[in-house]
Parts: sequence; structure tokens; C-alpha cells
Amino acid sequence: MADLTIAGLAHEGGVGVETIRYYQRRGLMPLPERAPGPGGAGGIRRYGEGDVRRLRFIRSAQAAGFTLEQIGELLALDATDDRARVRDLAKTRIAALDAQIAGLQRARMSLAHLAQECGSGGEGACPILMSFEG
Amino acid sequence: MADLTIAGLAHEGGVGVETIRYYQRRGLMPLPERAPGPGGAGGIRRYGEGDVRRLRFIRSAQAAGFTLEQIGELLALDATDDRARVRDLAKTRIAALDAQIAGLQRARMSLAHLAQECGSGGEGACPILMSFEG
DNA sequence: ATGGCATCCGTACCATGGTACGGAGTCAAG
DNA sequence: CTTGACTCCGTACCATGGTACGGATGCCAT
Repeated sequence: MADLTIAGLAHEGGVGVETIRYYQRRGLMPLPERAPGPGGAGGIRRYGEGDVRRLRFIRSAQAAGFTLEQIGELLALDATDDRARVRDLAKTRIAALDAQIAGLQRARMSLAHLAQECGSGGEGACPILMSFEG
Repeated sequence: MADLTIAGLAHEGGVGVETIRYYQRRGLMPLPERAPGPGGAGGIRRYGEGDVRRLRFIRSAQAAGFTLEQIGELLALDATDDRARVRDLAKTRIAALDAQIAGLQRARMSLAHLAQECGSGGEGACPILMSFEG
């Protein structure tokens, strides 16, 4: 599973090659040494397990609502042992997630109500504009 | 509550004046006639209840995850009675919301776990990179 | 009737997170 | 030993949802 080419790494992470290059530019993914082949010159960069885990972490953290900048901080923090900072980031994000989840659940209720009001047969109001009131 | 100026409308909707002008450009908010004053020329646009409701709808729909383009469609649909289309948009969005909520809840679990692993005292691992695995 | 805000409008710019392009180098298979 | 796919890299462009700027005009109070 090691010795991946950039396309293989991208595949493992479920992203495009360009996305990885973008993360490298942002400093989120390392830029391994180019491995000179028989020719001796140039060479192609190779990636391994660690890179796959790192990439997957980035995607998961993104799904958790962290920005790429915050993810950069988390990755940097992984090398240190500033547990307080880690807990602080996590807790702040949990609070934001709680608020976001609550909001989405309210929105879901409103939409379910709208979909029902707008039942297929009915001739009454289909109150789109009021669907989020109350 | 009628006869609002653009700043008043912005205030009612909890947005900035520039945001309203942006929505007008996008066709989401109407551009009322300029009301010529005593001078007879030019004039300032005035907004009322309907505009406030429309603006609040936009914000709520946005919170529900609709894009501004979809919101434009919903607003247009409000004039028609294409109930099927409305229900379709609502149901599609509900499904997306369900997926999103589930994902955020998983992320929340992971973060709670991480925050706990990284407890203040402990000397063990503070596995940032693994926090979303499993 | 004039000072000082606010409005109006076009146009430009911004942040975020990518995506595309193009030329040169590299590698593996036939 | 060439052909074709993939890599490397810089730079440019994109979509979304705004935010800022600046000159002209309008409104209202003093």
C-alpha cells in the first residue's frame, strides 16, 4: 500500500490529483523528495501510509467543519503536545456543531411541513414564503 | 412597519445593505420604483412587509442549505402552483439534510472522543491524526 | 439653502476551496 | 527507442456569497 504515486494517493483519499497539489501548496500535505530513477535525474514523488492517513484526516476534519487553516493548525499540533489547545479547538467546534445541527434540524422540520402542506392533491395554500415562519 | 428604507430593510433581515443590493442584482429581491419626493426627480426606493418576509425567507432557506440559485427558483415557484416541483425540491433537500446531520453527528462524536483522550492531565497519546478513524 | 448623512449604481475586490491549462520531464510497455 | 500515460510545476481561472469604493444624487434638519 506504500509507494503510491500522486494519483494513487488521490484515489485512496477520494480526491483529485489537483486537490492534493493544492493541499501541498497550502502546507497541509508534505512534498516528498523526488525519487531519481535509473536515469538519475528528476524523478517522481512517492507517497505511503502516513500520507493516506493524513489526507483522510484532512477530509474528515473538513467534514467536521474545520477550515483548511484550522486543519493546518491541528496537523501542526499533532507534533507538539499542546493538549489544551487541541481540547479548546475541539470544544469550540463541538459547540458550533451543536448549533449547526440544531439549526439544520429546525430547517428539516420546516421543509417537512412545507412538503406536507404542498400535498399533491390539495388546492389550498402552498405557502413557500411562509415555510420558515414559526 | 412599511415604508422602510434599504437600511431599515437590511436591519429587519439582519443583513447589510450591500447584501440586499446583491440579492437585487441576483433577482432574489425586487427593485421597487424610486419614489420621487417633493423635488419630483430621482427619489429613493421604499420597502414594506412583503420585502421583509421575502428577505427572511431567503435567509432561512439559506440556513436550510439551499443555494441562492435554488432560492430563486423557490421564490419564482411561489407565484405558480407547481406543487410537485416544490415538494421535489423540499424532499431532495430533506434527504441532503439528513445525510449532513448524520455526518455532523458522527464528527461530533469523534471530536468529543478526541477531547476526552486529550484530557488535561494524561500523558498518553493525543491522537489527533487518528481522531476520525473508526 | 446648505451641511451632512443616506441612497443609488456600477464596478472592483475579497475569501474559501478548489479546478484547468500547458509545457517539460519521466517512466513502462511494446 | 518510441509512444503514450502520468508527473511536475507555475500560473490562471472558477463558483459561491458576499464586501468595499466612489462619484452623483437625494433627503432632512437647522
